[in-house]
Amino acid sequence: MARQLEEWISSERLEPGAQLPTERVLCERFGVSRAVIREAISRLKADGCVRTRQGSGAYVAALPGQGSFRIVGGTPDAPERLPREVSDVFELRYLIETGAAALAAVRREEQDLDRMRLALVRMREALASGADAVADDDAFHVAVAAATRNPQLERFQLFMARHLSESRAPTWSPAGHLEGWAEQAQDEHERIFGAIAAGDASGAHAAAAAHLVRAARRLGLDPQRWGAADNVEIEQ
Amino acid sequence: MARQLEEWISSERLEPGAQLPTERVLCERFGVSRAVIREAISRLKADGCVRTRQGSGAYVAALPGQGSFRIVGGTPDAPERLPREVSDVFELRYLIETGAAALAAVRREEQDLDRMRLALVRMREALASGADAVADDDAFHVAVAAATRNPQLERFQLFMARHLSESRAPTWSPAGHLEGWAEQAQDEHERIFGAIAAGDASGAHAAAAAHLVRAARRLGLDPQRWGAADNVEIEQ
DNA sequence: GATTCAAATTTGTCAGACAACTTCAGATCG
DNA sequence: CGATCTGAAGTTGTCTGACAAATTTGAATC
Repeated sequence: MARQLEEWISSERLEPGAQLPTERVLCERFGVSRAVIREAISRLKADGCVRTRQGSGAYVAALPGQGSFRIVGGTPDAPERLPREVSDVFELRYLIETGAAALAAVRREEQDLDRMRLALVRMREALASGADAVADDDAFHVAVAAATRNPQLERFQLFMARHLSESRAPTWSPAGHLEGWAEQAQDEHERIFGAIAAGDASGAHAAAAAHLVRAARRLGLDPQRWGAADNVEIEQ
Repeated sequence: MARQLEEWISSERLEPGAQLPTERVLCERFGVSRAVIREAISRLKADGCVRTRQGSGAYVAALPGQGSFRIVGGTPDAPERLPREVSDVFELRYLIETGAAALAAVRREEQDLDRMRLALVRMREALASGADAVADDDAFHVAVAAATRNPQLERFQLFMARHLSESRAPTWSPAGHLEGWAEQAQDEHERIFGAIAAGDASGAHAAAAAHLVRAARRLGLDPQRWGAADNVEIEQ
């Protein structure tokens, strides 16, 4: 099994920079062919903890598990998350997105505003027709992150969006439309956009905070103490 | 190139559950052997966005980038980062850590304070002996994140520590000791701890912000506009 | 129509070979 | 003696062909 080899390499406690045994040696040690060894090393390379140089060898680049960040929770078989876990992810999102909105207000360029406008228009249409606009909701928040002109922030938001799609679904569901959730979310989005377009950093921060707090409430979460970070007023 | 294939598969916008072309087909399409195709697929499997079933085929399990987040920068061949990229990462860190410090001030328990004290004591010893304390520096920041009682935040900080170790190295280098950087960093850490221990959320936020701004300056970065997120006063 | 079974298909693994590149010891030259 | 060049050995990257294991498919059968 390739899995076995990966675990062995991970457990070998090789320090970054250390050279792995040659493929030939690993073949003998595990009694498998070079193809299996190479595929296992491919996975380690994808994880970022091994780098290879042709003619030289394979070297440890980072400790396993530290090359990437994953949102954990549930299991591969039962991926549903506990409310507590959703709340924790939302809190992480709160820290990033409120700050990102403020930065976006300072740095946004015209093309960023265009992206936001496009997403807003589409959500408005979905609002009128009762359709699903989760993808556009994602796109709006990614556009805000992109407006910070910080690629790392945009990538992080893109990453988070996948995990948040499921949490956005209720808002845009038929029930969400009837409950007025979609309309409420749209109003919050408009406020965020307005502040960013106006270059109002603290306003954008507050608008993003309000949006996240209300979005959490729509999911039945209790975001009472998130505001500790910046004493945001949470009007009921 | 295997890289090319991965990008093609990623760009093909296959929906989760969709079946990939067979290995044989991909071989013809890219003019490479099965070994190359299989290694590329191995990496996609490691990324979690492809799953294979023997005798059946390969299927898209998730969208690329969904499974994990990693800090990008440089190239696999030249992993050194540009100042701009380091600055971007610092900005992301700024958003997370200042908020985390504030939350930690509200939620910290005695055991969290103990972890921070331990790291502080070790850094104090390193300060006296002129030794390296990058690991303890990491440990302190992870302890702060742990004090938020939010596992996702702690995991994120643990993940970031890997990328930040290199940026902390100058502070604890012999030159850093001579320049007074280590002493300065230690003072900043003490302030953060003091605010968290006192349960002062806004004070912890400000102390963390000041630490990050100064740390960035020690690296020769320009953190002038980070404070847009919360109007932090940056005294020169 | 439902079941059974065998053939075709596909992934997983093995073996050997060669190309591209790196490394290093030894030869060569100043 | 020291620096430089050379070539052989070692290592990863890729190719080819083959077989095993699992799944899928379709025809034959009941």
